[in-house]
Amino acid sequence: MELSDLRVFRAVVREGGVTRAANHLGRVQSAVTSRIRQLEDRLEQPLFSRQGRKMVLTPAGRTLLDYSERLLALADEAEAALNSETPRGVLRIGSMESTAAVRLPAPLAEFSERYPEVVLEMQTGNPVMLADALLRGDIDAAFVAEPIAEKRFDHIAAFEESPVIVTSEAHPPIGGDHGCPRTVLVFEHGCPHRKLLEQWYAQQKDTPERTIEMGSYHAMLGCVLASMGAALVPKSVLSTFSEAGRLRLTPLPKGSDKLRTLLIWRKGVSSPTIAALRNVIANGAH
Amino acid sequence: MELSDLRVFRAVVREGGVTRAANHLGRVQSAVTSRIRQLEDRLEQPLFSRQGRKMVLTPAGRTLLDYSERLLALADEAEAALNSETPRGVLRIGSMESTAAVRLPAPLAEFSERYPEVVLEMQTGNPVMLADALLRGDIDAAFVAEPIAEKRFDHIAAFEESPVIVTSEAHPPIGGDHGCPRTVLVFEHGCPHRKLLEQWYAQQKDTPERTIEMGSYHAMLGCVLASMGAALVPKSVLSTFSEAGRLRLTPLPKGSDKLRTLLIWRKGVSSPTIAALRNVIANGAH
DNA sequence: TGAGAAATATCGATTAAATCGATCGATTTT
DNA sequence: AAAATCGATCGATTTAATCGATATTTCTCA
Repeated sequence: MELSDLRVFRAVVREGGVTRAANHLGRVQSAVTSRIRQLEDRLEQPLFSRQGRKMVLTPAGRTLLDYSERLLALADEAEAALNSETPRGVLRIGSMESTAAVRLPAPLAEFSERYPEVVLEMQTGNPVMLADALLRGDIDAAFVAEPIAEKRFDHIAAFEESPVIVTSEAHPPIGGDHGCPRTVLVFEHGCPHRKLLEQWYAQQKDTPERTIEMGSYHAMLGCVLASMGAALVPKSVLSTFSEAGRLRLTPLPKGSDKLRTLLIWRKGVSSPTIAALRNVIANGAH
Repeated sequence: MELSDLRVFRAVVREGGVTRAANHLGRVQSAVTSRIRQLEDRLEQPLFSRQGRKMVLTPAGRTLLDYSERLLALADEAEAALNSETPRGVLRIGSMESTAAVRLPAPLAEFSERYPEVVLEMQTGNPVMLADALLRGDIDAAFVAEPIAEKRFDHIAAFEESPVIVTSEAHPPIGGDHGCPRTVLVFEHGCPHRKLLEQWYAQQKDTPERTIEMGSYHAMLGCVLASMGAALVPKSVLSTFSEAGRLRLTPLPKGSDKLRTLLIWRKGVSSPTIAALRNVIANGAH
């Protein structure tokens, strides 16, 4: 049973005969007759009862007509959805934890207000995980920090972060004689901030003695407050941390003190929905 | 876009590749590849993004997948509904007014309790109208009085009525010297009771002076009570008429005092639903 | 790093399916 | 009674799908 069979069948019912249906479909009468007969053979059910030269639907035919209308309507809707320039469906976004927490709430709220037809889904992870997820097709777009090695993505700039080293007030200022904190708190493996922090230690010709991985920026900051060690976080994260005033901030040296976050998606693979997200991000406040 | 296209497309997604899908479908790999390519051409949308030797769905492909699942499920449901022996769908019944009012409530209640999947529709009319409606396919089955001239119907006996002539108590008994009432009240044209009444007048070598057509048995009985004239109704109709005690009943002569009501449907055109109605009627109290 | 395996794309040949064109028989209309 | 209309049938033709073989790319493992 194919959609074209149902279109022919529906035409015969609507036009009230094989000949009229054939005209309407731009076919010859015998073609329509044979398709109806074949459809009846395949379904093992007569769809019409031939009364003289009239074709009257059987109960089975009426049942099939109902389904035909629904199937053809659904098929039309599918084609319309594919050709539509209107964002719709599910948009699966990946994001680094810090971006998701601080930068995304505003633009995503705007997005879902402007495109109520779109269902948003969000998952967090580090850039490596997110890039893999994109290539596997598990997500449609992702917010990741530069540098993004792959040539398999298209991108636009989304946000600019200023990473700072955060220590407790109790700890003496960094860079004097006191050296660096012996313990560093880092986000889970693969986080770009972590690499930046390791680079910085290397520049100081120092190495952290101990590394603690944490799954939450706010927990990290809490630990820094408790003098457990140093962390490197985007300045913007501090804006949502109520105890930020009790932290000592050390900027990174010029040149490595800016970290761009990109919105990336698979190269050449866009959609009205992804384009809409790009727009909202590009026009939003950075 | 055909259902077979969607089946191939879905198989490629589910099996995770063209080759596996081809095995699964019992086709050769190149056949699957070319159908996917052709589907993409027709939709003017890439459905997969070729990442090396992996096929990853594009957003458009994911949209189409959603619709494919729904379309294929609906198509399966349609085939199941056609092959099913379970009554379902709409059952459109035609009936004479008197039968609908008196005889049908009980069996239809039983029917709709036993087959909750079936939506009942009812229209009333005289046997000629109902037979036409059946042949046009506007209804599926009808309750009509004998005789049913057409050879184009199958039938079973449904009910047996005892038509009686009804007059007002105020009117003297029929058959004496007083003659027959001058006015007759009849149901709308085509009603079999009407013919019976006219035959009876002919037997009495009499003719009614005036004929009034009415669209309701209960209104007719009300008019008889008011001494407007005589009517012929099935005895069973009187059972639902609260003033029946104040009416005078005159039985018809033996031989024409019984009138069978048949359940008819188009010859050879049955369905599980019609069969179920036949069962309920055949097993019900007559 | 290089060879082999595995997957998709391509293309001409073959097979299957749909459609056409003409005709018949039956029914309805004039 | 004649003409027109409609659906069924059947062989011929056209169109579409599939096959089979091969090329190309990518991934894997030594």
